Amino acid sequence: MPKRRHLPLTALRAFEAFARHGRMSLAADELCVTHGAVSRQVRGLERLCGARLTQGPRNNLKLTDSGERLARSLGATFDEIERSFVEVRASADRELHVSCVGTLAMKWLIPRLSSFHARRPELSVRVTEAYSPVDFTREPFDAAIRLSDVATVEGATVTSFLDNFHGPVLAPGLIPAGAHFPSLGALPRLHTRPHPQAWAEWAGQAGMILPETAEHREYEHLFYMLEAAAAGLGVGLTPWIYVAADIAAGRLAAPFGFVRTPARFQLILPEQTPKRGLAHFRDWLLEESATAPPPPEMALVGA
Amino acid sequence: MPKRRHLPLTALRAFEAFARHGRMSLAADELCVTHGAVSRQVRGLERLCGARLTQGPRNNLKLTDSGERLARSLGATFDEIERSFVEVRASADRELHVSCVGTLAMKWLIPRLSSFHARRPELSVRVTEAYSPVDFTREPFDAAIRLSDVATVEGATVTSFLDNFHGPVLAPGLIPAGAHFPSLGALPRLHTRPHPQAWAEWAGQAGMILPETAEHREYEHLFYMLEAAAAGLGVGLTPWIYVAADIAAGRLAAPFGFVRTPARFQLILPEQTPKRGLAHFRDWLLEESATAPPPPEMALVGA
DNA sequence: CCTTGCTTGTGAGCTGACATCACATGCCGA
DNA sequence: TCGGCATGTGATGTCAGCTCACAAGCAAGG
Repeated sequence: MPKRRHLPLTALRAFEAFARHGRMSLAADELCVTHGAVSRQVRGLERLCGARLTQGPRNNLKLTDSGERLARSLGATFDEIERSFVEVRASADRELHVSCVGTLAMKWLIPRLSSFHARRPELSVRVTEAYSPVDFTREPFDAAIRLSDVATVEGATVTSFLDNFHGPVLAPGLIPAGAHFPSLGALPRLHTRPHPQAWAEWAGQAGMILPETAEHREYEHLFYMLEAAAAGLGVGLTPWIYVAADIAAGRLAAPFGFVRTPARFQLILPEQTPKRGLAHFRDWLLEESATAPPPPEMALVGA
Repeated sequence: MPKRRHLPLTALRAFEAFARHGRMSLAADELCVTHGAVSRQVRGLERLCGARLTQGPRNNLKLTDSGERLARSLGATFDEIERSFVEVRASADRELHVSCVGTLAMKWLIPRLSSFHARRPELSVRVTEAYSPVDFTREPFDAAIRLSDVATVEGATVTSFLDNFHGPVLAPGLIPAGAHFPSLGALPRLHTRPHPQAWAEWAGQAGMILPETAEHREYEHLFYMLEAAAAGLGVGLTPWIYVAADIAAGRLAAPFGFVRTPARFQLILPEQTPKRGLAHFRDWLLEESATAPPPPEMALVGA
């Protein structure tokens, strides 16, 4: 099993540093090793080459002709490697890859991104839909947005940027003419598979006892459920921010108002090697969320 | 203590191989590691870059745009490194660095080298004078020539190319007119510091009892001693090959002839990574030594 | 549909390349 | 002659990077 490409890269780098500085101890400083390490590397390289690369007395080493030629070539080459490496890293710095719970991305984040691009044209944002807890050591995300009431994440800093309110929504046409409220017992109740206990939580927070209902329907995603609600298939329970626009446009009605939940929308940033530009993204996120309209308050429901 | 030049060379090489082959398993074969090693290196590089370099399903990985750009640059660059490395090694292959006992170099080897250069113009020979036992793992020699009766050297192959004969020599003018032999007791006996027991060995091999002598002189090197002998300062003991030319030219006389010693001139070659061209050097050495004239035989000395 | 075979991803654990430390060695200038 | 400064090196430590073995994703053929 022959090593076809068995270049002694470590030794070549050590030699190149030595050639540039003229002294092993300086090269050692640059590479953050001891002079002995550089000495061994250079010696090993000479053995591999079968030629002397250095000459002269110990305290005033010079390069041989071969060494000079090798060093000249290596210098340019390592520069080139470094250049393309940092270039890739820099271009990566210009792109923020954000993992975001899908509904917020679709209903709130993506529609507003153009304002971020306008402010920071040098940065571009890529949004990927995700729901599971984020692990920056395993996934290539630069930031994550989640709806959670956990205030800390191991190895990450958490910034809450938006309070959460939730409440029932339905198609305006389902509210009986002349009434302010529909009867929650008379309509199908819509659920989502990821969060089946949502209605029970809302009832607890709203101080309501949910009446029995004729029908339950379950949807894979919250935004499917919202489409169903808008189409008049029943009453859905949703965070306010997802439907603020639909309510303003009259596609959905929220006759019971919204109630605050313990969970909040959080920006989660890795503590290890956070990308430049994330601070701008966080600032923008905080400003943008501050302009969000407050939700209609919880209405007192007639029993 | 910042690592100014902390390029992940191993990871970059692994990535470059992967990019060239398009599959990690092939890159792994080239680098003589397992596919897992390449996978980890590429993944680590992506983390360092902060950008994805690969995309697509596991069984059909492709490069991202960033990866493509990086790979293009790295490919050329590693080629360049390899090129200059093998170039240095090749140029080193053309030069044979021979460690040789000084007197043989001066009196025999160097005067004949032109015939080697004429036969092998692509090879050049550099001769360095040395006497101590050679250790190829510590000294940058490609070959060594020694006078020794030890037939094997650890980690090296030994080729004897010239028998050794030694005998007394002196300035012709010191031989009394009309006599064939000078009186060994009447002349200063010349010694060398590295080999002070030479006279005693010779006496044993020649079956002679050395008479007391008026004076002993010691020289640092054999060739200083030979100069002293030629200048008429006494009788020196020397290997035949060193003085063959001086005897032919009449500068020295060897009235007692020469006697064979157990030691022979040996070419010692390293077993590890012997340099191309050494076989030619050995062949030439054997041919050249075969043409050496035989020494005058040991003369029977009148008591 | 399931199976088979290709690929890459990864947890656990080992190992040797490469580092350090401390001392030796060699050259220089005061 | 001696102290200062640079590199060379034997002994020893340690972690980057490897292997192993298994998991998992995808494709194609039965």
